[in-house]
Amino acid sequence: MPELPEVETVVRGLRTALPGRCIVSVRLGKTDFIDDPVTLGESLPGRRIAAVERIGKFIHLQLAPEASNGSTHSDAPSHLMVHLGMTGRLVVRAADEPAPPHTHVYFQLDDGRELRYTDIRRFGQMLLLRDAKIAELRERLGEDALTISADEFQRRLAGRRARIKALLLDQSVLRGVGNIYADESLWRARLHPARLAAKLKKEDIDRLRQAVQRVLGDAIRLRGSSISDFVDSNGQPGGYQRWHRVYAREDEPCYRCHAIIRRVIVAGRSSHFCPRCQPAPRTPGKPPAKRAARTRRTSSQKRFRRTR
DNA sequence: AGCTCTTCCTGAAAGC
DNA sequence: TGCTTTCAGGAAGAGC
Repeated sequence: MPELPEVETVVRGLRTALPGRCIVSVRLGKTDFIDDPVTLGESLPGRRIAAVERIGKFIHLQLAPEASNGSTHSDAPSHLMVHLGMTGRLVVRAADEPAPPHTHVYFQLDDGRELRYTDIRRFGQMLLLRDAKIAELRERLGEDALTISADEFQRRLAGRRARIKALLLDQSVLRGVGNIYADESLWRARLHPARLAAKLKKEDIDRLRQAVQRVLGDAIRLRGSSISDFVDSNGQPGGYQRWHRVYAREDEPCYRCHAIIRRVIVAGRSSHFCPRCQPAPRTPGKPPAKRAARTRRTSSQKRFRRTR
C-alpha cells in the first residue's frame, strides 16, 4: 500500500521519464476514480509535462501552459493529481508492451511510450486541478512528514486528545504517513499506538518525530515497502518490507526485547506493537483485557505476500 | 473533538 | 473439491 516512501519512489522514477514529454492521446477504461474523465480525455492531449512532484501521498504532474495557438482556453487545468490508494500503480512502458489487467488509464507519450495507471481495487484517485485548487489542497493536507520541523510537530500534536496513531494517520495533521509507517515509527519511538497525544511528554513527541523521519528516510533508500501490490515506475518492488519491525509480524518476537508482537485495532486500524517496549496507557475506563478482546482473528494476517 | 461504522473494490485465504 | 465469507485498507461522510 503506497505511503510516502512508495510515492516518493514512484515520483523519482517518473522524473527520469516524464518532464519534457508531450501527451499525445489518452485512453480510458473504468473511470469511477477520476473526478472528471471527460475533461481528462479532452484537455490533456497536446499538453507537455513540465514537472513531477510529491504532495503527501499524491503524485503531482505539472503541465506546461498551453501553447498559444488560437484556441487557447487559459483556464485549462494544469495539475494532474494521482493518488495510488491501496493498489494503484503508475508506470511508464513501451506502448506495444501488453498492459496488465485493471489498467484503466493510458497516456500515450511522444517518445513511443505510455504512462499507465493500473489499480485493482480502484481506491485511487485522479484529479485535474487549476492553480488555485493546488494551494487549497496543500493546505488541507498539512505538513509533509519528511520535512516537518520539531516545533511544528509539537504544535500539531500537543494537547490533542486523540490517540497518537489516529493523528499520525490524519493527513490534515501530517501528510504522507500510512498504517505501515505509523506502526514502525511508534515501535521505534517506544510509544503505544493508543497513547493520547495530550498525555505525551515533549521528549516523547520529539522522539516520535525523529522515528518517523528515520523510518521514512530508510524506506525511501530501499525504494519503499512492497506488501501486496506496490511497484515503482519501472515495475520493480521495494525492499523495506524486509526491515519491518512490527508491521505484519503479529505473534513473532520483538527484535528489541523478544516479547511477542501483538495486533489490536486502534483508530479503526490494525495496529502492531510490542507490549513490552511500547507499554499500554493506563486508561481507567478501558482495562487492557477489554482491548485485548477487540483483537481480530490473526491467521489471515499471514496472507500478505512478502516480496522475497 | 474524536470515536465508530459504513462505503467504495478486488483477490486471497479461511471456513465449511 | 468448491462455494461462501471474511478481510485488508486510504479517505470521506454519517451519526453519536
